[in-house]
Amino acid sequence: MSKQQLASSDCCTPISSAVLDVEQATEGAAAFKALADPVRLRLLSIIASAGDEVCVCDITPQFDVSGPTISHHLKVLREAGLVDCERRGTWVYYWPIRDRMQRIASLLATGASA
Amino acid sequence: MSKQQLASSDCCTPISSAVLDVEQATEGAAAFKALADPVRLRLLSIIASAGDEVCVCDITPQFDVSGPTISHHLKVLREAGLVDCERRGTWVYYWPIRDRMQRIASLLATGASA
DNA sequence: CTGTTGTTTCGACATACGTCTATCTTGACT
DNA sequence: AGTCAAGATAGACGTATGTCGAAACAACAG
Repeated sequence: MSKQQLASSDCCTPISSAVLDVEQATEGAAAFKALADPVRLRLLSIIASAGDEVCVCDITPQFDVSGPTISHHLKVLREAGLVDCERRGTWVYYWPIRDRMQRIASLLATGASA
Repeated sequence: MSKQQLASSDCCTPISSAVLDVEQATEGAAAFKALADPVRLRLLSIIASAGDEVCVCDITPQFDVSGPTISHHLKVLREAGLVDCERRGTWVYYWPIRDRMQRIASLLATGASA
């Protein structure tokens, strides 16, 4: 836990200013894939809207899906480098990695006015 | 053709400043899903990097997948409101809808510094 | 040390998705 | 009309993904 997997090295080249090569596209698509589910998007929204961090025990009741399903989606967000977590006693707390969020957004944004 | 499907009405509320409700999350996830494929991301990159518009005949040779597959992915991008197209004679030309791109990006971006 | 609660992992299942080939549509040019 | 080329559509196939219940794991209480 508390380990980021994806490099996100060149995730900041906006797709409107230069054509992505296959590797960049694969990496970027993986990032967007993590966001491409309603449950995960709400999860990230809840975590990112919190001032600091959120306990899983406060998250799960807000959804209609089972605990294991929430856990699975949190893992996807973690592996995408969008959130990180830490266990403290019985509970596990999640917080957003805003730099990563910003970087993914800029993939789409920067060149959008060109 | 030349028809946009998705409303993208409230796609501008950044997920970091307010918790998305189920409907907003569903709509946002659908948008990200359109970007969650390497071929589509490269397609959008090619179309958005062009000054004006791009002919499909210039796009297809840049990929290793079949013509119908390219056509399918372009349709997904179209239905997501990210590109639009027009037939002129034998050829079909695509251009990006930058406003839509920007709006989706801002879902992720705005609150990312909070 | 045993029981309880919170969270993750495992295995299974149904559905969604990306890809292909074959076929259809549209327009241009004889 | 007849033919040809560019794209789109239809249907089929394999794989990936979201979901669940059951079980494992972690931390604490008695």
